[in-house]
Amino acid sequence: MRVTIAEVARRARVSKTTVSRVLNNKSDVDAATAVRVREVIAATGYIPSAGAVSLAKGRTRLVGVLVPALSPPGIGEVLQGVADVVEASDHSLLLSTTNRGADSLERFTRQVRAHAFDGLLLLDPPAAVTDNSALRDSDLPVVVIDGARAPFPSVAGDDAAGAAAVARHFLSRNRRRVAVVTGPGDRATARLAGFRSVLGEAGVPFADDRVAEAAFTAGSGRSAVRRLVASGLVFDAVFACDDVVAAGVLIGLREAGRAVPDDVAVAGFGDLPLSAFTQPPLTTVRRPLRALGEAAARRLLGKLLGDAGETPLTGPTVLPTDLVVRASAP
Amino acid sequence: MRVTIAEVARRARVSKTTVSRVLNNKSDVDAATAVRVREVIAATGYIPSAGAVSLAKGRTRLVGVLVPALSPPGIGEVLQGVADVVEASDHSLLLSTTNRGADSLERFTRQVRAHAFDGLLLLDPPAAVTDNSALRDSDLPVVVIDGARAPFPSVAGDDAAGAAAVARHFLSRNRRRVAVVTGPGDRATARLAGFRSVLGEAGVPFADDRVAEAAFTAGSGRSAVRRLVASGLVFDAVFACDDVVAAGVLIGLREAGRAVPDDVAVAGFGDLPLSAFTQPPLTTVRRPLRALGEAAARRLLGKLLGDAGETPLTGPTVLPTDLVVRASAP
DNA sequence: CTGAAAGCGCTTACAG
DNA sequence: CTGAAAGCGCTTACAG
Repeated sequence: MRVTIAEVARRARVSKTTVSRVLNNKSDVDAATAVRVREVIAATGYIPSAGAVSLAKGRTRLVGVLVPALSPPGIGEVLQGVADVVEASDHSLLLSTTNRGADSLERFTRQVRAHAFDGLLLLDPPAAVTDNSALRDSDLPVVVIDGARAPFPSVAGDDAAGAAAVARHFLSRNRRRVAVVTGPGDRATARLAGFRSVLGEAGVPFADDRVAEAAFTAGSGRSAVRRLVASGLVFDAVFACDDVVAAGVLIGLREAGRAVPDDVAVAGFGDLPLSAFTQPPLTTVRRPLRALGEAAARRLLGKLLGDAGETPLTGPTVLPTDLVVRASAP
Repeated sequence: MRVTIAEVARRARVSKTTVSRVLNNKSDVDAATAVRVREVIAATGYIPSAGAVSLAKGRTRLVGVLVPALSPPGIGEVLQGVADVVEASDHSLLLSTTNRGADSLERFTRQVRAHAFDGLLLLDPPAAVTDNSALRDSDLPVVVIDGARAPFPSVAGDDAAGAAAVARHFLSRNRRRVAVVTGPGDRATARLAGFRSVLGEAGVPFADDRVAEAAFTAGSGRSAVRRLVASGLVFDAVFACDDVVAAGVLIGLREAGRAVPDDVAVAGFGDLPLSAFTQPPLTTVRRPLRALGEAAARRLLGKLLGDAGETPLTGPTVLPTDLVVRASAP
């Protein structure tokens, strides 16, 4: 038999109103009464029904998180940062994916309309999500992680600066004949741009024949670097837009008989768990995944909890990235 | 202005009761009336409030998932399997971690008592969770993933069989002087036992001096194998209880001047993303992570949806593991 | 086939 | 300091 507020009130010989007041720490309750009520609560193990409270208060204490999928590397780190902050603020995480295409979007729209959560975190959202009219029309607080999508505030790592650090690292080691294996999407584009800007400033030649396209897989990185080799291009350093791609580049170079790092230095992006175990281990850019999740959650909760102060919930927040130097590009 | 069932009823000139009947697809509604109601629903974009529905029905359509942490490799895969099934069944995922110790457990207890979800999935739960009295006292349907914890039904991979497959693989390649780097916990124990059983049947000597202890880190695997080398033990194969540990073993052997696989074959466990990129790539045991999540979610939802049939929600379900042969132990 | 009323378990003015 | 009543937005017997 589930114990309700009515039961607690009966046992403590007060009204439900008074029990509610004690529960919510309202000040105007007689001390002795409060003690009595608390005793009953403790004795019965009473906990208010989450559903009833949220219906009455109009707030669910739920934070929605929408992710493209859960299996890609790095997602877990971001989510852990989110979870730590959300849980510490006495909220819970309602996790959804867009892994199932149109059906996922339909579900998402319903959740927004059903007021299933008080605020929403969007991890690397597709345009179909940020353009969603149910979302646009709602006054739901939203923070985008890892991708800027107007008109929503966002939190992202400084990929361009990370890529620029790689370029400076190459130049400082006198690797001036650089090649890039890039990928599809905004992410890779920003990295390529950051990398390129440093070369431009340094007056290092960097034409389009030094760029090969790849998807975000090792096999794709491997064949991209093979194409570079086959093209006759002379290069002593390769920057890959992603560590998995870089791992493929390593394999491709080995197959082509180029020694890393002696003949060619290689750097990746992301600092995945595997990057420390490639042969040689990868020089790469570490993204502040956990901090990204924490910062986004903090901004959202600040809004939900009505912190009118400090960080207004608008505009982008950019978190720094770090160059991690390992043997592939010492 | 949020549109409610009352508003829909008013516009469709029917009672809330009738709207509710249409919403829930009750059969006894006049066809024309139903059409009219549906038109109003479509025109207003009305979606029932999730909170109100769950309070009235006594069901939240939420599935709780408790995980130790989100960053370890493999968790995301399991969660993806869970999410796919849960979302396809028109439920949502309430995700919590025990990452914050006692506070996490306290929160968990509150959620159980507050009826925050209709059913619960426990991923590799600590005893503190499965012994929790709020959980024991509740009649909440529970399924444990990746760890058997009476009295709850469970879904797990057949680790012992996977380890046995490794042992048979070693023996089939005539590697009979085997060593093991094991780890703490039930998981590693089961693997060691499965491995050992095959050796026993084959009459291959395997004393305790062939076992080194490690934690679940590469550094720990590296020093464990160094100890084996330093002990003067002669071995031509190493089975590590985990791929990260095996990656460390690879490093330790290289440092000790032992060639893999020529001098020593190495196998790990888990088939992590990094395992394909070590040098040489790791022979290992693939765990059915996604399928684990799917199977657990299906069992739980079967119970929630009242499928009185097929899979009763009791006892363990065991899913097969696969040997993945790569260059470290061809 | 349809609706008025009670109920789910809380909170919140309002009145005292 | 305290309680009766209304309300949050639905669903569900019950009666017609």
